[in-house]
Amino acid sequence: MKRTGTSKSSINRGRKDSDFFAMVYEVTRLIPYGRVTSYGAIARYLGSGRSARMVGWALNASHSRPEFIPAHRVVNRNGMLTGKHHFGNSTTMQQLLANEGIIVADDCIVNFRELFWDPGSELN
DNA sequence: ATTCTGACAGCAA
DNA sequence: TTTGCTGCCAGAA
Repeated sequence: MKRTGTSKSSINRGRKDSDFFAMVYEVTRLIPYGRVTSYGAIARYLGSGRSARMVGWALNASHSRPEFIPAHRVVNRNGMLTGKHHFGNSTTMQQLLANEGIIVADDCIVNFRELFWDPGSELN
């Protein structure tokens, strides 16, 4: 079998290695309604636990994606809506979360720990 | 090819 | 405790 270059992790889903972004999009889409996760969790699930910045960068490109990416369900490890500014209006992200029953106070998700969804544990 | 940036996270002071 | 720097990896200029 021809492994296109470096297969970093088992989860390549037959995609090209350069589809780091695609993997991020997939995981992000897998986030259940009303749940949230962190950049680091996704990064770690992808195999590079310390490439959390890449996750955010990928989500930045998610705007160019034809499909809907629930990027509002991805926050930093503090549960803080650090990327809300990228949703057009600074209130869009909070509204989207509130629409799913997620309470956001002072740009922080309330009960973040309860709503946290770990792809590595939940998905497996 | 080289340099800078980026929606983070971890560790040091 | 808070503040700041570094590490990480990939894409854009």
